[in-house]
Amino acid sequence: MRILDAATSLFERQGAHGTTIRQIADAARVNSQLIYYYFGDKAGLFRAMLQRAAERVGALLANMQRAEGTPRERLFSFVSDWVRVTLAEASTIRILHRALLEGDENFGAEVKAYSVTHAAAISALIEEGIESGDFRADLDPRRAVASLVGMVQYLALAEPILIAPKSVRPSETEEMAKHTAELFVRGLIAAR
Amino acid sequence: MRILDAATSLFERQGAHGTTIRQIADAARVNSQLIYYYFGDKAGLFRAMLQRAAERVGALLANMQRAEGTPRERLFSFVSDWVRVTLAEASTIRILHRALLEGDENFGAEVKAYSVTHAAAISALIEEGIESGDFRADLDPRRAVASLVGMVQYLALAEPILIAPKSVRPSETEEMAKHTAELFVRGLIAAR
DNA sequence: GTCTATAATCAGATAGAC
DNA sequence: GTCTATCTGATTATAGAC
Repeated sequence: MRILDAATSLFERQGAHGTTIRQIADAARVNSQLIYYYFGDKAGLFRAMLQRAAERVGALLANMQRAEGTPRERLFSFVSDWVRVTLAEASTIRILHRALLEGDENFGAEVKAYSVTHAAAISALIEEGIESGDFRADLDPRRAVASLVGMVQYLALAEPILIAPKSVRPSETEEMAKHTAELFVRGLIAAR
Repeated sequence: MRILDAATSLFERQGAHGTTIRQIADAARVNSQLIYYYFGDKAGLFRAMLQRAAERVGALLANMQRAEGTPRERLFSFVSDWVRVTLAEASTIRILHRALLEGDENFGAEVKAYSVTHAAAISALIEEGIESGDFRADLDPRRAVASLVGMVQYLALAEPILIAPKSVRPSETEEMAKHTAELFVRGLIAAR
């Protein structure tokens, strides 16, 4: 829908407080009253916009295929898939971070719950690797997860900061996925 | 100054658009007109507030002592120091990220320039390690820097999201510094 | 330097015609 | 469903007394 697209684009750049109903209406080339007709009020519009964003990323993450093999192989595959999804949906991920930052009360809880589940899955995979002897015994899985989340998520956040958006070519995505997975997994494995 | 402290605290939670002059005046327990007297207008206030924040972090980063030893040892020391600074000034760092996100035009350029210099220093250290044979020859230093920046910076951003602020005890800081440095350096070193 | 108005603007939201 | 007109409240900012 044009209204949600316009709201998304403006919210990404300006946040909810910085974006007016009229800006959105102009960008979507509709009358501003149509927004009230569909969404009730400004909060309702952003709720719908964020829900769409969360579903989009949630679906992609849920569809990441569970690989076979050793914990090390599965982790490598998991991380590189995650980087691919993150770069492909960088804009959407920025929006979700922004929403968390702006402290959208009840919405935040939903995304946080999702993040915790996701983090727990990675943590379990790491613990498995520690028990199998693949990974270092001195690792704290929780800390390792925190590092990984940062490494991956910051790619989306940094895109307009450190990296020029244009510079993310398809081949770059693939190389970044491989690089990140390699770096992280090597950081975990037990010294031979 | 009380006004800048209040502005900082409110900006961190609500952003510039979400924070009113009166909220700041009330929090600082001064008359709202005093803010115009000192800073001219709202933009001037936030400019002064951000400048103070940038100087604070900039000074801490500039004072990080340059260690001696192999690239590997220096990098370890550099990363663990950086994590310490980041966790100690997490709140200030969040503010700078928030300012970049909100797109404060000329301010953004300043912080970006600083980040680029910082990134170049790390990149040079990694290149040195590659040449000396300490680090993997297949590494792209630019990508490695991106991963490191994410791993470190996200600690500050995630504090209110993934990690409960209270949970960052002093000993945690030290362990997180060691963990991050260890993880990153191990990810870089050449297989034996 | 600090206060009390108050002007000027802007944004969210509603009413009601078509 | 879509438009114009308008209300209401909040917010930035100024004027001017003390």
